[in-house]
Amino acid sequence: MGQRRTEVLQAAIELLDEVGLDALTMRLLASRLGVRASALYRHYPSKQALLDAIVTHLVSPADDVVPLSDAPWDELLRGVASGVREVMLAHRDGARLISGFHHPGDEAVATFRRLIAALIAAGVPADTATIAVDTVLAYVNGYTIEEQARKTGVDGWPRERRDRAFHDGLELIIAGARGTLSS
Amino acid sequence: MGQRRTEVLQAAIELLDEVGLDALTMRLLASRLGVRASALYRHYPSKQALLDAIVTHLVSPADDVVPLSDAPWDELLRGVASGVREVMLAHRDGARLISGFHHPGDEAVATFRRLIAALIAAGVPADTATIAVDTVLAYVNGYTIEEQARKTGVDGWPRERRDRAFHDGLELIIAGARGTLSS
DNA sequence: TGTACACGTGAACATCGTTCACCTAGCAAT
DNA sequence: ATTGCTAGGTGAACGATGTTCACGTGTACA
Repeated sequence: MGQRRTEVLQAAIELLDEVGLDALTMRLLASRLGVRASALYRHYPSKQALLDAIVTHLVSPADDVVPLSDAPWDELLRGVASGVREVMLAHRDGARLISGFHHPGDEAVATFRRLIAALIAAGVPADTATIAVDTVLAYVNGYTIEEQARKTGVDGWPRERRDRAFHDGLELIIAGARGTLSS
Repeated sequence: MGQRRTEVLQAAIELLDEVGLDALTMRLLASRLGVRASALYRHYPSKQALLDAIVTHLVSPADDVVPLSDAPWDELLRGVASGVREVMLAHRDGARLISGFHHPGDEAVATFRRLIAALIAAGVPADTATIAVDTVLAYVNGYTIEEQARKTGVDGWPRERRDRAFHDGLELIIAGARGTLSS
């Protein structure tokens, strides 16, 4: 059972990349599958459920981002921050989709708790580790949402410069965390 | 002329606080004014134009947030960050509304350029000032969006703790900027 | 052979933003 | 006083959206 469910999900993700989140309509997705809109409700009880499934699928590779637990703490933070941004940028409107429809009750919270634990194991005080992780995540969300919200026109701001700006801000936060380490 | 326009805007903001952004519909707003939905289009050419007007109105007090140009640079950053967050939290769904429908082409950019200039005047190197401002703004956006996105249930996280967490992250970034100052 | 079940159809419903032709009521000027 | 302009409002409709529901199919398994 539910084999068609996977095809619906894949078609939805493809369509998302082509037309964007706002134009991703149930009827359009159905026509892409050679089917009427009502048929989709055999596989997902609502459009929101479909979007949740997309988010879960897009976010799943981010679970493998932490396991470098023997790296120094700043390298850990860098890796997770870049990984989260990469996941968001991997698909059109990914930042809006993930950050907007995210019930942080599932594995995401567990992943971040694992990250905090890894930082503590790397020698960072508990309170500093918590603050640093929360701050970095808020920064990544805010930066990436605005980055992806800008129209994909030719108005400059190429990928290289975006990476550079993201990296600079991230290093600023890490430097702040390093500072509170020796005080 | 356009006196009714202001009443429409005020009613829209009141209704926004009562029912939230998703339930803010043209027909509901019209009935609040004792009028049919089509009448609203005499004052605003589209719903998007109305939302833009709301954003502009909500954001306008934020222009007075910078003029403490003779304060030390860290106090400047603190003030702007808290001010932006305060503006977003002042109305229901304010963060989503402001951060989502904002074309940063108008006064907002000018305000932030003024802030960067103030930081430079306070002794911060130009590149560090730019990075610090961008990072703080990304952090404020990311933090406040997530803060306001959580259901306003009684699931803990009172205002005092939210302020505390926001302040801690902000201080971390400021500490990072201070660090790059003496290198 | 028959009977579940997975899958799909087609028509409808409520709601949304938006448009259009038409109707006031007040105020200024001829 | 009649004319005409204008700001403001009406009511019906259009197209699109998410969603529901009664009803059809085919295929696989008992």
